[in-house]
Amino acid sequence: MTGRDSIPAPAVQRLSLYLRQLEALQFSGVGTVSSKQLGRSLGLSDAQVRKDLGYFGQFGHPGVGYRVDGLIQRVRGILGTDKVSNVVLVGAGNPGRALASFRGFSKKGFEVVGIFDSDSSLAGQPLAGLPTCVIQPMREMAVVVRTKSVRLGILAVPAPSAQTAAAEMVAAGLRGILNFAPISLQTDPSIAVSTVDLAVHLEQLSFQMTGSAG
Amino acid sequence: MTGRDSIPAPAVQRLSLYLRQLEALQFSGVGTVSSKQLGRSLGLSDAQVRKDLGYFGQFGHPGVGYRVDGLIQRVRGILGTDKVSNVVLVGAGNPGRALASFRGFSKKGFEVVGIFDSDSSLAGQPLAGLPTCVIQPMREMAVVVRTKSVRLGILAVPAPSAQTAAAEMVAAGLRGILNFAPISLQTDPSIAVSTVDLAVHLEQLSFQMTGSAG
DNA sequence: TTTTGTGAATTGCTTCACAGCA
DNA sequence: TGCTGTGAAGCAATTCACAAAA
Repeated sequence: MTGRDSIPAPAVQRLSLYLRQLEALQFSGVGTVSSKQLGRSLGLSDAQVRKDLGYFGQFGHPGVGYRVDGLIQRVRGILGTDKVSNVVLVGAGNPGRALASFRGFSKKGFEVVGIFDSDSSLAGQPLAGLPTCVIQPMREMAVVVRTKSVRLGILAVPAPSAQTAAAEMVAAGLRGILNFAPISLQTDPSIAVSTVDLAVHLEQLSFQMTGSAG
Repeated sequence: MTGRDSIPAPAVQRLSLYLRQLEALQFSGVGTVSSKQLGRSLGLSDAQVRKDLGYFGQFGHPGVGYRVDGLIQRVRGILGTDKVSNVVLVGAGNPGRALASFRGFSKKGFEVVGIFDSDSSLAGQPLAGLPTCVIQPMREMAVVVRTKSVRLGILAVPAPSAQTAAAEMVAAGLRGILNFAPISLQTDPSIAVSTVDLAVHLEQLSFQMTGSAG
């Protein structure tokens, strides 16, 4: 295959931002957008936008710009979110339950089809946000992953349990993990991992602010 | 000033990861670490670790490595988290309350000293995680920011209200925003903004997984 | 010997600038 | 004219490789 891994990672990240912006434009009824407009709304140059999209194909119309509806379809196709994906949630503590009740997932094509916790005393308990889902013990995860073709898991357990939980997720057949525990997971390179660490973000802001003015 | 803005942004991001790892090493009683060990635990080369730390000073000892305790102090100093920072939370809905009860902030030197919501009917309501804090109306934010020297705010309101809320935060005197709303905030360049969008992370994982195998 | 710190070489990303199309 | 798509140029970040220190 020619393209795929020669595409810069930063370009793929921005692709998600373009999609988010395009969906906002679609919602406000805009039919067409230029690379200049799209870039400006995200603090990027027009050339950056065109180059990024260019890695994936030719979607624009010279003299016109990009058709919003069409480009949304194409970008979703590239990211693999044009079909609904089932995901599972691991960890039914405070953060896990907050994520379970988060509406944004389904809007973007992700459906939570199971929530698991190593504390079996929680098993059977229903969830505020997901009335069709009850908390299940970890050992049930593999069968849910298999029967519902789940590939992605969200990890929301305390840091000390996270590495073990991640291993269980991989053993259950998951291929990607969105990790909310503040540790660096050790996994096989074939497993996609993305870590969200609030402390890291606060530290970055702290550094930026320390830089300019007191 | 010589260094500051010639430091690559990726290096600053990794600095937070080094700190996280160093704190874990400290917790498990490790006194000294080499660039090779530190890099390996984060999936980075030893040269990368040394080069990154080299942007900020000389912290290592040839033949020995880096003293964990000392390096933690230095990195916290660089990031500006060696002293406690007060932060405010904007948005007392589900995500906001989940963030309020998050213990990780104080461990990293950030203390939530106020929570605000534009829905004044919530005002006065106490919070599960922060018993000393009650929800306050937005108009109280400016005085809290001033009296408690708050510079950083966490924005956790629905997307349609986020741009307005951000403007109010800036007007109240905040200099940095950790944004959980899935939009690109339009703010003055002097304001530091970091956006956490779960959908973006899921899309990135989806892309990576679509890449390798079905 | 082990490991740091750092110029030099390399790789990768972004910006430029313009041909081509509507 | 207005805008895309894209090689070429320029810039930034990473890796290499080695002198110096413990």
